[in-house]
Amino acid sequence: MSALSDPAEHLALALTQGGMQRMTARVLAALLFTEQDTLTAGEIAESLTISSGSVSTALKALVSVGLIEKVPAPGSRREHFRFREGAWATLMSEQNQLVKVMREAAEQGIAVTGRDSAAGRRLAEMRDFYDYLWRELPALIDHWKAHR
Amino acid sequence: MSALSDPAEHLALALTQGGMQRMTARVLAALLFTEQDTLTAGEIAESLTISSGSVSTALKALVSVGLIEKVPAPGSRREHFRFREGAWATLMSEQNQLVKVMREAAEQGIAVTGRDSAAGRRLAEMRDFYDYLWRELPALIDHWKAHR
DNA sequence: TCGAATCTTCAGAGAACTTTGAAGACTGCG
DNA sequence: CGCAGTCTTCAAAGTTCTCTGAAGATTCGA
Repeated sequence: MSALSDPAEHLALALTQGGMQRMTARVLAALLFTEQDTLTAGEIAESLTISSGSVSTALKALVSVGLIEKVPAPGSRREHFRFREGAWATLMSEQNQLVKVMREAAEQGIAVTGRDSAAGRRLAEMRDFYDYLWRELPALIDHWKAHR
Repeated sequence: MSALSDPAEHLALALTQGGMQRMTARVLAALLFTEQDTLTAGEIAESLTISSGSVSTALKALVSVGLIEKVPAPGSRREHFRFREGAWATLMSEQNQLVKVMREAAEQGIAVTGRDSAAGRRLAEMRDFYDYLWRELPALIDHWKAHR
């Protein structure tokens, strides 16, 4: 591994802690740290020394959540991939889905326990908190996009 | 499993998706959904049908991140635990640490690639985004606390 | 339409993580 | 001071998840 790879692996580790799968995180880091504008699946597999199968799976996942994009490469048999503009804001929005799930879990709980029980009161606080985040986080991200 | 347990398990699942370990999430959900004010380790083990060892580990983790608290119970041999006021804001703050790690990973990358390379420019955008979150998220949480 | 290069899928091997259960430590009561 | 009840720790078993590699599908050029 070159000196360049070390911080890339460090980043991949951070992404993993945030819930991303290991190989997916490494592929994303490779696309972030390369000096080229785009990379092919083959190039990524070679530079990370992983199977083409793993690369394929990772690329598929990254494209589906909007963190990278497939770049049309006329006259080439290979698919080219590129780290996407504003990908970080996209990633944040993804995580925001979890906020929604938490709010819904609280709501569901209240429906069963009732509003006036001890559990109901705890759940109401939870629901209010995640409701607040669900309303405020998108604005925060939008503000970033505008500010940039 | 009673009807009450179902939404509790659903919540536990959501917490797991957010990175919490399974048993830890289930224990937290048990403390959230109970009608009692506090629960003992034994009560939790029995209601979830898991080993006392798992409960012990989970409780230790939850106390250490400030989501629950040990309640002094005079005249009782058992330890009592309670879901903590404002726990959700605490949980959010925990996750905020990840933002810090991401920012630092970007910084580290820039230090190696230089500011004027293609990778350096991508990393700078990343660093700026997480820097922004790192500054704004605490304010968002404080605002919630005040508003409550 | 055929062939070569590249990508995708998937079953199985292996690694990593969870959970348990038993042994030991601690606490407070008698 | 000893005992009963409760909690904690840790090695081992079980389970889950990840990664690979080979076979199949797809795409482009001739």
